[in-house]
Amino acid sequence: MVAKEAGVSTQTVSRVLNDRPDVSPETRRRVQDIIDRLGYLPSMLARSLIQQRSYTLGIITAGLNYVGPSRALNGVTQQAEASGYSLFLRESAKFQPDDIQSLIRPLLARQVDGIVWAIPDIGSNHGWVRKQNVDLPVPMVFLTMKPHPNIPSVSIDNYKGGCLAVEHLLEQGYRKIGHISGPLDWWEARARKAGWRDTLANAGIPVTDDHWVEGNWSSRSGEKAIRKLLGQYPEMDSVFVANDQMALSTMRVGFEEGISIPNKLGIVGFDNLPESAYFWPSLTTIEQDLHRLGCTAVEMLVDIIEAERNGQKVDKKNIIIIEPSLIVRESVTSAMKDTGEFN
Amino acid sequence: MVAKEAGVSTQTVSRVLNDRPDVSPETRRRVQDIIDRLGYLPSMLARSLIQQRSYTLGIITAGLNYVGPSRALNGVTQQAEASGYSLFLRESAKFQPDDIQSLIRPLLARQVDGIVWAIPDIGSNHGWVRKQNVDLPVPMVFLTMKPHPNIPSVSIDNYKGGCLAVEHLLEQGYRKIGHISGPLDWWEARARKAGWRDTLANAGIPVTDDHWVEGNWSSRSGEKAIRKLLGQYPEMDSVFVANDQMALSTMRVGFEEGISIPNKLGIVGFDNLPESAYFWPSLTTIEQDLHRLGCTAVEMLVDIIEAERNGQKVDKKNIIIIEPSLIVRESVTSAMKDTGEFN
DNA sequence: CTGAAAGCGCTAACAC
DNA sequence: GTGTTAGCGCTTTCAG
Repeated sequence: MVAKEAGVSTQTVSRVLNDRPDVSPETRRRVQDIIDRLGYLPSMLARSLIQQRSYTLGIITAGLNYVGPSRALNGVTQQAEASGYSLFLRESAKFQPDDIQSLIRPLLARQVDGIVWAIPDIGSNHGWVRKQNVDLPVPMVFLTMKPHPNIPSVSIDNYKGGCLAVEHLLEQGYRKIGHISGPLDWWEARARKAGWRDTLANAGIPVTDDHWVEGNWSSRSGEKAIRKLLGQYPEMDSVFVANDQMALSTMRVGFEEGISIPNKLGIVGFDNLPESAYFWPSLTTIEQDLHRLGCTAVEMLVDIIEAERNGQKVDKKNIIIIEPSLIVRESVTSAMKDTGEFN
Repeated sequence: MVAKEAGVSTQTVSRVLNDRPDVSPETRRRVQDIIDRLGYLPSMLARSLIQQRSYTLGIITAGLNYVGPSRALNGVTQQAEASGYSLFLRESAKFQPDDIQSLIRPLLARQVDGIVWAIPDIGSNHGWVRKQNVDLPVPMVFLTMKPHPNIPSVSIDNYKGGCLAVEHLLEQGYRKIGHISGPLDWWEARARKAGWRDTLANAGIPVTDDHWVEGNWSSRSGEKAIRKLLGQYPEMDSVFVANDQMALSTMRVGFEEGISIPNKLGIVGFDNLPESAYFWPSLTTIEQDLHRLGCTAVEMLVDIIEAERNGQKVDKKNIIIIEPSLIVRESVTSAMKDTGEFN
C-alpha cells in the first residue's frame, strides 16, 4: 500500500479510509493528506474479496434500443448509485433468452450482491423462476412480471391501465370500443387487454373476438392491425391501442382512409412517449412511470440485501404495484357525449 | 476451493478451469465432472486481483431516458459481451457533470480495464480531457466528440449528415431552406448546422441569420422554433430540422397553420426514430447508426487494452468517423423540381 | 503431470 | 492508538 509513506502501517491507513474511530486526530490528518496528494484509490476488488460483499448489483435486461427498457434502466442506475452500489449491466440479445444461466452466471462470478431481472414476462420465460430463484446465492427482484407470492417484484398495473383507457372513452360517450393488443405471450399485453374487456363487460357492452386484433408493439404491426380491425368491426367508434407506437400508425391509417380523429375514431394509447404529445392530433394515452419502477426495484433489492446481512427474515411487502395514470389530450373528444348519451 | 473434493489440489482445478495443457485427460475429466455437478463458479474477484486485470469495462453516459444514448449503450453492451468483458454502467444525472472525478473514480476503484466516455461533447465539458486523459491509469475512448489528435474517439459525421439533408432538398428543387438547430453548445448541433450552411453556400444560395433558429432537441422547443422561423423567413419552402423530435412538432405546426407538407414546406429530420416512418407524412431523415457507434468504440477500446498489455505502442487509427445516411420518405417531394428549376 | 508456497490488496481479530 | 498476523479465492512460480 503506497500510502504507508506516512510511516504508519497499512492498518492505520485502512482505518482512516473507513472512518474508524481508533485513530488519533493528528495521525488521521497526516494520512488523509498523503492519500489526497497521491490520489490514492483503495481497490474495491480486494475489499470485496475479504468482506465477502461487493457493493455491486447486476441488472439483466433486453431491448435497450426500445424506450421502455431504457427508461426503467435509467431509474435503476440512478437508485443504485444513490444507494452506493455499482451496477453491472447485462443485456440479453432476445426477449426470450434460450440460456438463462449464461446471463446470470457472469454476474454471480463477479460476486454481485443482488440482481434485478428486467426482461419482460413472456411466454414461459419466467417459469424457471420458482425452482431457480430458490437456490440462487443472492436475492433477485423482478421488474414487470405477473405477481407471484414469495417472489419479489415491482410492476406497473397494466390491467388498471386498460381500465383507465376504456373508462375514459366511455365517459366521453364512445360505445363501440375496439382494441389492438400487444403480443399475447407478453403478460403486460394480456393484462391491458383484460382491462379493456372487463371494463366493457362491466358497462354492459358485449365484447366479441371481432372487436380486437393482436399486434406486436411495432408501428408496422399497428398499421396491419388497424386495417384488419376496421374491416371486421366497421361500426367501431374508438380504439384502445396497447402502446403509443401502434397508436401512431393507427392515426396514420386514419388519415390515409379519411377517417376523422377523434370524431369518427377516438384513440387511446399506452406508454406516453415524449413524442405522443406532438402527434396530430396529440395522443391521449396511459402514462407508466418506468423510471420509478426501476428506482423502486433497486430500493427493494437493497432492503432485502441489508435484511439478509442482518440475518433478519425478509417479511416486508415484496410485491409492489405502481399505478399508471391517464393523460388526456386530443385524440379523444367529448363531442361524442351528445350523440352517445342514449346508448 | 470446494472442488478439491476430487482429491486433487486447488492447483489442478485451476488448470482445468483455464484449459491449461498440463493435466492428464483422466484427471481433467474427473475434475470437470465435479465442477459441473457442484455448479462451481470461480470468483472473478479473486482472479482479477491476482491477474491485475478485471476483464471489466466502464461506461459513463447521460440521458439514458433519451433514445440516442440508449441506442449507443445497446451497441456497447453487445460488443462488450462479445469481447468477453463485463460492463459497469455509470450514468451522470446531467449532460454537463460538475464533478467528473466522482464519475470516473468508482470505476477505477473497481479496476476496470478501460472506459467508454459517452457523454456528449457540450460546452467545455471535454476541455479537461487533454490534461486528465494523459495520467489516467487505463485507456478511455470517447463517443461522439469533436475529433482531437491523439485522443481515441468514435463519432458520427454530423457535418456530413447536414450536407446530405440539404443536398437532398436542393436536388428535389427546394431553394429557400431554413434550419432548426440543436442547442449550439453541443458539438453535434454545431456540426449539423455547419453542414446546412456550407451546402447552401456551395450552391450559391445566400444564408442569413433569419434563416435559422436554435432549439434544444425537445419537441416543445421545435414548436417554438418553427413558429419563429416562419415569422422571420416567410418565403421558406423547406427546413432541415436537427432531430426528429423537433421535426415532429414542425409537422404539427404545419397542420395547425394549414401549411401543406411537403408541397409548401419540405422537412428533413435527423436520427431516424422508429416512429418517424409512421408520421403523417412519413419523415425524410438522416439515419445515424448509434448501435454501430457503440460497438466500434468498444472494439477500439479493447484493441488499445490488448496492445498496452503486449507493451506495444498503440498506433492504429484511433479516430473513427461513421457516415450517416439519408432515408427518403414523404416529407420531401420532388414536385418542386417543376417550379424550382429556373432558380 | 501434479503439489506446495507465495502473494494480489485489503480488513478482522487480536496483540501491545 | 497502533502494529502484527492471518486470510478472502484465486494464479504464478517453482519443486518434485
